[in-house]
Amino acid sequence: MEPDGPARQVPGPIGGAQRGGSGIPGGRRKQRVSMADVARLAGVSSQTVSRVSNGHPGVVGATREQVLAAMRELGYRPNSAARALRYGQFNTIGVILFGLASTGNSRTVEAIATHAAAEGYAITLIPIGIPTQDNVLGAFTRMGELAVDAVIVIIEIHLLDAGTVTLPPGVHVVVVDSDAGDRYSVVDTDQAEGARLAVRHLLDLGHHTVWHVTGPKTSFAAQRRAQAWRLALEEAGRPVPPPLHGDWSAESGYAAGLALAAEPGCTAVFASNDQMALGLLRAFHERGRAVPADISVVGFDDIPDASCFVPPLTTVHQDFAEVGRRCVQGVLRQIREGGASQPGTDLVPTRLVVRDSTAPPRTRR
Amino acid sequence: MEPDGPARQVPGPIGGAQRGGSGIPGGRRKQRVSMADVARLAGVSSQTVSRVSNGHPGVVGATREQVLAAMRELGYRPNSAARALRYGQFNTIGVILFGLASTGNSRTVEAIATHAAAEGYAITLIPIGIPTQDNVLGAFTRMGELAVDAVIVIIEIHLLDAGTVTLPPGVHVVVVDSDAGDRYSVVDTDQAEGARLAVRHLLDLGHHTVWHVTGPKTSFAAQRRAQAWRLALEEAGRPVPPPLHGDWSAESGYAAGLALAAEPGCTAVFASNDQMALGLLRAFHERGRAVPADISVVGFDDIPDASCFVPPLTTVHQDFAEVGRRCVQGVLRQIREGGASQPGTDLVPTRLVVRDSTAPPRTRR
DNA sequence: CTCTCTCTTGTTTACGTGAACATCACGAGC
DNA sequence: GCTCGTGATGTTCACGTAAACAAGAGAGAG
Repeated sequence: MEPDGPARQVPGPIGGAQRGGSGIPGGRRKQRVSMADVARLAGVSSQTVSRVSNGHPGVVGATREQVLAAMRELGYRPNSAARALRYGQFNTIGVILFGLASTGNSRTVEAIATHAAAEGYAITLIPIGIPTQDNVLGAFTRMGELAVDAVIVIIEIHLLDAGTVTLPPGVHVVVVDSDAGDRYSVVDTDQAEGARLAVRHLLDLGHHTVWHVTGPKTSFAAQRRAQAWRLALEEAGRPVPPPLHGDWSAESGYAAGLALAAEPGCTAVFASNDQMALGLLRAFHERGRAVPADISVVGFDDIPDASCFVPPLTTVHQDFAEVGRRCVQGVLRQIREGGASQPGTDLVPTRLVVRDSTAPPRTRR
Repeated sequence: MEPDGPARQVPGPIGGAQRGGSGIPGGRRKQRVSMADVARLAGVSSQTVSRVSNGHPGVVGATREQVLAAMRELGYRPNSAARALRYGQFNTIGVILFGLASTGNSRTVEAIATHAAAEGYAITLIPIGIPTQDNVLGAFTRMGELAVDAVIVIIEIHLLDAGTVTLPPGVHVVVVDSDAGDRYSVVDTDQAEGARLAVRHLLDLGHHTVWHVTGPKTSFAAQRRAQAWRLALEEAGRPVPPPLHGDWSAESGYAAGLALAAEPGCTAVFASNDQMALGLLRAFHERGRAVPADISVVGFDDIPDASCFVPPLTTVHQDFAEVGRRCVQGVLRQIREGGASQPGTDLVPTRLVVRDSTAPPRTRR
């Protein structure tokens, strides 16, 4: 298509020519160098500068060189606001989330940012402090004014299913970790499959039943893992012990572990994430319950540290990178096809990583 | 100043009026609703719409209501590209980073995003896959084209100190975790102080010397922690054991731990982060070296999980939230004062959190 | 030699917004 | 009754870019 060099010319770091600096009395008006400035210096029209800037063909070598030289001298950088205005798009994807504290979120966001960058899109973070209806609603509304072509939502969307919230029209959206697949385009880890794998692994080892430490009630991922845990036990005809409730933190897992250590019949626990599993390990260690000899533990996420827990944790591996990739793919498809969000759920498979925290129950020996 | 209501009117979520959707054959030109459209419907001039949209005073009640109604009906949302073009700024801060994988980065970014949002600024993530000179340089250059008023750099800036790289002029910048304080405005955790606290704590417990597991050689934080470790030992007149090199990962800490477990004289280890400390704990556990009875371990970061390691980890607490806060403060000051980046380093203090992984050496008994 | 075709460059215009200025109506003060 | 001020609203224009169209120059064909 464009045989001559890179498609987009980038002016290198500049030397001087920063417009005097203190010359203008009023302040910082007109600090930026525009195409017109470059054109004037190069002795061409601004349209020619535009063509050079965008690597369009049809600019003869000598002219192009002149323009490039002028760009360098003035330190020209294209104004993306003007570009966005002209083209009607921002090449930016917004990401709405609660926080980056959880491993899953930060890794998903990282994958989103990386893949988006590869496609020429930047990522704008829209954090929501406290996950109240109002705050989420506010973020959605604010988003309408934001310089964003599409949005990826990484929050528990069921906070808004009262029906009061409608996404601004014309904004493409993909939702992560939600059961809103009937209304939005959803990308999600196959939570149910993962939980099932965990439970089946423990049952197959010979455990009579499996206890469960849940994530926070507000989390859909946690809900679904708990649901699948229950279902897997029921399918196998095993009793379903009362679940213990955690909040994703290791501390909450520790608290649950102290309680479970006092349950004599408990030989296997499935924690809804690896942090809580870590808390379990600590509690069992302190209470003298050996893992895996006395109690087996399975986590969820497969955070990098899990292989160095004591003992190394058997856990369900989540492919956050893949989730991020599909999110970007999803919004880009919407942007390019111009269509609205097509409802549907895109499930990313999970797999069980067996390490040293699970073993057959001692009573079986 | 503006006594009547909120300064910026936000149109609520709309009902219908999405411009037919399939009506336009050619595609997506003119999907957006502009001020002119609202003005036409409301029977006023677009300037009046602008005034209402920005909450300016001097629009009489009835007119304002008409305009608001028209906005609602059409689903008007202001075009931020046009706004940015008009005002010459984007209300956006760019964050250049390697990845969100490390706890520190993701928590710092979260704090940045939160504080920026509170000031009305959005965050644009500019991830750099592989930290080569070229990639970093590319990101800086690309940034010039990006819709960003200022930049926070969370990478090892010494990758670029060859002098070949100059930040685009007029872009305000704050650098995290760097020794470029002579050239840039730097915000950083007081790495040296933290490392010193860790070493002194172990020496004060009676250990003869302290071994060290470093972070990657490319990391300035790791370098400074190692340097401070060495200095603290020398100041106390103690021998300086050869440092072991890790890469921040728990696995690398585990490898170092296996080596250290074979060192009979090793009774105290300072790991450059908590993940590697976790690896140490695992290695010592597997080799039958009790922590803290046989060997004391100190980490760095105080990640939330550290309190649930086995045993709970003594570590140096870093205040990532404060780092993020000061970064935002720094760039905002630059933006508002219009000045360039004033060189200087802003140190955030650290503190030692003593838990159960440290104790006097057994030989002292 | 002229006509047309192509290749390069210039001119005009629109994108959506909001500051600056213009206009208009109305009421108070002389 | 006239002027002037005040407050509400309209008009013009510029922000920086790039598409669409226009114009000019040179080359090849008749």
